[in-house]
Amino acid sequence: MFSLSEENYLKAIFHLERSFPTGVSTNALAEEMSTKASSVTDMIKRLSEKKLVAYKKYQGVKLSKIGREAAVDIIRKHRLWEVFLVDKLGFAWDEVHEVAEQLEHIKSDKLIKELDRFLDFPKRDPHGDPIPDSKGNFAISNKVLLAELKKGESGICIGVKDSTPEFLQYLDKNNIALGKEISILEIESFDQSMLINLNGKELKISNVISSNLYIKTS
Amino acid sequence: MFSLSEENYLKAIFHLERSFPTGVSTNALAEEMSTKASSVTDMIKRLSEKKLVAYKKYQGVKLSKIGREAAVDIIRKHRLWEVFLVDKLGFAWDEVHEVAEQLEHIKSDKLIKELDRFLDFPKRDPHGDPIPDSKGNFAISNKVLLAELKKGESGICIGVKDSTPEFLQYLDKNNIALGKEISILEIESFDQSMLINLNGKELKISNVISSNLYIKTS
DNA sequence: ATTAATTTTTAGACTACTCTAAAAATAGTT
DNA sequence: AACTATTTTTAGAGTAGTCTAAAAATTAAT
Ligand SMILES: [Mn+2]
Ligand SMILES: [Mn+2]
Ligand SMILES: [Mn+2]
Ligand SMILES: [Mn+2]
Repeated sequence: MFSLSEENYLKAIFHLERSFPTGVSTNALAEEMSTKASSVTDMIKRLSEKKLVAYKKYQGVKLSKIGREAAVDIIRKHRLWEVFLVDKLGFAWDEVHEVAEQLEHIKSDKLIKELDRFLDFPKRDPHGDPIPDSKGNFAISNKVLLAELKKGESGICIGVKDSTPEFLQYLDKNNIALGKEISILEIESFDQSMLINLNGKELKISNVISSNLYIKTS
Repeated sequence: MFSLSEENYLKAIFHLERSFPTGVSTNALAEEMSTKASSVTDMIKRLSEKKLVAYKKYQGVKLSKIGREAAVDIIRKHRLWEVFLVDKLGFAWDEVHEVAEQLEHIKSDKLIKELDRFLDFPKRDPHGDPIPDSKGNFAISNKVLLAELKKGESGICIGVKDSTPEFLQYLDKNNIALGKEISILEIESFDQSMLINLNGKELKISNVISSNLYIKTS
């Protein structure tokens, strides 16, 4: 089907399209892929040849229909494997990304179908991100960054924006986990740091933290 | 560590060393890898540079200590994944090879350690082949081909020599499975075909079959 | 509207892996 | 021993993917 490198590019473009809906720039993609702009131009041309992206010189790229389908399929596999690693093999949520990054490229329809069933058709990965179904449909979630809430409001922690090990370990250390309720007691206007209630205890968190935690209000 | 291609070569050399203990020839390796002799020579040089094989022109290759360790590690991963596919995901034993061929290249010590534990430290894969432990030690088994037994002898079916889907499906069709007892009722001297007792029923099998079934006598 | 800074693309080169065709070495045969 | 057949290696080339350095296009600033 697609090469490992092509798949990683498709996934990167998909993720960047949220921030750059008008087209993903060569530099943004180079940054995301930890490579050089010239390499990106090269790969974009190949993806364009294969009709996986729409590309006009100097205008950035957008995924085509089949490009997006391929990207979503890889994301589905990535997230299912993450669930497997955490739920079945006892990995911590900050340890799964690197391995899932490899496992997502395994090619076998039956494998992913049976894995999905084995995991009991999970809807979200360990970081709260939605797992698209086999047709590529995402569960939509009305999530909001904790930083966007006001004093007195509360909600349930359902995801992280930053999922680097460092941030995830910070959350672990402070007993902030998905599913827990957080209510805002105070917001310091100077630096937007918050005093929150978590597990009945008060906790002070900086704006860097609240800007990377997704909350479900409803 | 090693590239996907290097790992496949190491594994192929390991397997061929059983048949060619004095050195694996370029052609034998080309055949096994479904590639051309010139490509093999090329790769052998690279492996030799990296001290993974001992190579003298026109003399064939042998694995070095580290080469053998690498090969065994890949075989360990291959067989553990096969167990996972059959025991956990419900694959049939003739469906696992292709996928395990990909999964064996995933790089993560923790992954394979936890997978081993999750599978409850299996000693054999779905085809009866021994799974080396984390130090590379194989369980030795005093197995013998069914074709080597004489009339009146019996034993337990513990492995297959040929593990192509075709052969495995033949076995399934005739209810020959690992763990079952087989006793030899008659051997036709002309073509070495056998009349065997399996599950209390009589079954006629050709020499092609008996030459690919491993039996534990003891 | 020029000029300057930034972004993007091209040109050329490199590695890993593969192939075909030809040369060299080895093994087999008279 | 000389010839033949087979095996193995070399030579040269191609693809995928990457890089650096330089050119071209776009964007921002005077
Ligand atoms: Mn990846
Ligand atoms: Mn995730
Ligand atoms: Mn493989
Ligand atoms: Mn096997």
